Amino acid sequence: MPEKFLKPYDPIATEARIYAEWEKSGLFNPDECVKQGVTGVDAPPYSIVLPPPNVTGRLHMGHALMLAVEDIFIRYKRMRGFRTLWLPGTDHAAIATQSVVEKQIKKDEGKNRHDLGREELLKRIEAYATESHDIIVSQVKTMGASLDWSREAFTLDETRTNAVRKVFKKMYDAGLIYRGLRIVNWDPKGQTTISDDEIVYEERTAKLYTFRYSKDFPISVATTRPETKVGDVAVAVHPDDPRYKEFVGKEYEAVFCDVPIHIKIVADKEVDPTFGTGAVGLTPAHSNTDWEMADRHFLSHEVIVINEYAKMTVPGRLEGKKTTEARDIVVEWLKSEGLFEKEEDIKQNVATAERTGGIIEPLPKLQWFVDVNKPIHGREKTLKELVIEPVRSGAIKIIPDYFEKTYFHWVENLRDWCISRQIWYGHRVPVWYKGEDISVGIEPKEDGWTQDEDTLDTWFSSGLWTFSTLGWPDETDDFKNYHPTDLLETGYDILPFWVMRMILMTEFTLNTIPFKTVYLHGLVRDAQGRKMSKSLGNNLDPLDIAAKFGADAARMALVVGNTPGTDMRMSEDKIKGYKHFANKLWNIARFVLSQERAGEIKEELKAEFDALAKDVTTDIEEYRVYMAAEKIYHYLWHRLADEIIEESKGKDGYSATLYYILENSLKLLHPFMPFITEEIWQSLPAKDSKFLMVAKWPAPATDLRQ
RNA sequence: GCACCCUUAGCUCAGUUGGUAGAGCAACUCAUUUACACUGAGAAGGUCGCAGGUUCGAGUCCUGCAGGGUGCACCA
Repeated sequence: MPEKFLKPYDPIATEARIYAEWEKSGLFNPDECVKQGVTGVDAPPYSIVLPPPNVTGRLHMGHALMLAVEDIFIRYKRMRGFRTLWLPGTDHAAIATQSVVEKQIKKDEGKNRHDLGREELLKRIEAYATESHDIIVSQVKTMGASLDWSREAFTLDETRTNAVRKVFKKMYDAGLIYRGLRIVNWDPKGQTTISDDEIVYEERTAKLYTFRYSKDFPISVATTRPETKVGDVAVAVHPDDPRYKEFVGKEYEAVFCDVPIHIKIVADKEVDPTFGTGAVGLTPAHSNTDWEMADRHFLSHEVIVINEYAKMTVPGRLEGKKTTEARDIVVEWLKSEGLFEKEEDIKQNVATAERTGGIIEPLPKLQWFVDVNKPIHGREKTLKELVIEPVRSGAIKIIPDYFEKTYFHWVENLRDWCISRQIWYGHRVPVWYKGEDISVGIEPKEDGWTQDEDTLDTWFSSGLWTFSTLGWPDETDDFKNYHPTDLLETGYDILPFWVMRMILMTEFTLNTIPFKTVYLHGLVRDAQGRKMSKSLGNNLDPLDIAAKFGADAARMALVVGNTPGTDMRMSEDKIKGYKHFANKLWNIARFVLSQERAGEIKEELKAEFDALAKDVTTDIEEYRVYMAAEKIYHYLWHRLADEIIEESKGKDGYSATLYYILENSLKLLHPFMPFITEEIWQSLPAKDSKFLMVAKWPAPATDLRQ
């Protein structure tokens, strides 16, 4: 028995060494596994592409959970003999990364992005991204993730840029990408457009003001934003509202707070006759619903009264004023003119930007969009339909299955996707202009062309992730072998943003699915059930945890009892429990290895263990890793250690059985606790493989699906 | 407003197709140079949110209600 077993298990000394040995062996790379003969030449492929962490800082426990679950499936499949690829990468996370760096520069140097210029800012961001990337990679390795680093990708590197340009062109040529003037969510603080899903609604109390435009105007209107009324072109009422029927179609002139306005009365069934006065002032340029109503009634969109800095652009007393100041001025004016009727408090959801906290100002802007409702030539289906179909047909299975309902609900509400952003970090829109000419996807060789100033929404490139990482658009072996991928494992919170967009992009580009199964994990919360956040200071850093208890313990704590789709609570106590378990296993090994392997294997105990192995295998195959982990844990501690080993003490004839159970338990537990199992494996006197990592799985395949 | 999830032991949660309720932690009693105190043995603790229904049988399926949470939409 090696001397190391005389001391308690030391995960810190062991884990880094073991990971280095694995990396040196090359066995994370499936090609190398084939070369070394541990995987058959014609073995079936199994692939997962790592959801790329943002290069905005460090990993949190949610990432650790993701790594643990994916590594379990990967290690399991590798031991089962699949040609197993787990491909790593990181995400440039455009807005998130730029805003972190911009904030830092503002704080350190008091400069904004325009002071630095595009080139200098990008240099700074890239330096930050590189630093952040290196930290992330070392964290990922600490968790024991058996990723093939030789294939590492970045959403903003050359191969991925080629993929982005190719897909953009394909979509443009198909008429699905268009440039248009639309109301966008403008973030005056971040000075960029943001997408609907980057908005956070905050409930606030606001004042609802009721007034008339002028003394001879026949209808009172109510609004929470009186300052926008200088941009009104119409008043909409419900077609059946008897109070206003006689006015529909009439037009009025007024001078509202120094600004001449022209108002037409229109009837639209969108108007709720019970809210306010039942009459809405329409400001097409500064409200999404007003814009749509204006469309229906052929009204002008062109009256713009607020600019990108949320300041008024009209002449007179409001000129250059912030919207909030302008509001007070308008109310004062209404009162002095005798037009003001009343004000009341109402609850209102204010749209704010997730990243900057700025209040969203809806503005009409020339932006690039992806049309989700236009039938695709040759396929006669819209993108929306393409996104629904594979999930409805079962080609893509979502775990837990009830999230399919959420998915459909979300897709049904899908609107055209605004893909341009007014920031500098990211994929620049691959469109070049020269006078009236435009070149899409390919940069013209001649002089005189200028590229679009905007960059693409970060999800545009991450939507291609399953195939851009495999080398597409080149027809690589990897792409042929590993796509569609087998599993996508990610948090349920990005099901609509990312998962849906990967399905969209892949269905459109390749006419196939990006993955067969989606496994959604929940949020990792603190012991009180609160979200982990910097401001609360309740973050658990996976690196600290690994240093204190070992990555194996952290992985078990994250996996056991954690059903997919459900949030979990995590505490140091829980992780400590699995550190104890690691030590228990260590001592089991010490006990078994201290005796000579001799005699026969007891059939009854072997049968019992084999039944467990089969059970655990079925649980993994059916994505119940939370149960598989608990079953092995329970067997090893409370059956093997507490009963079988106790029973064997002072008796002969158990050692062969104990060796059998130990050897195969290490295999069963390896995907969950890779380090300690590998470390003990290295000390076994006889073994069927140098590395446990590529040893043969101890139970037959029980793939019950289909 | 629409949708989804949750409600099981003091706490955190399991419970795969319906077959007399489980784990971890905490608390309680006992053991103590043991492979392991990062330990072991034992006992205690639940009318499975409420009310109906289907069934020979319901924590599990159906309906309604209540409480908690989440997502989406609207919000003039």
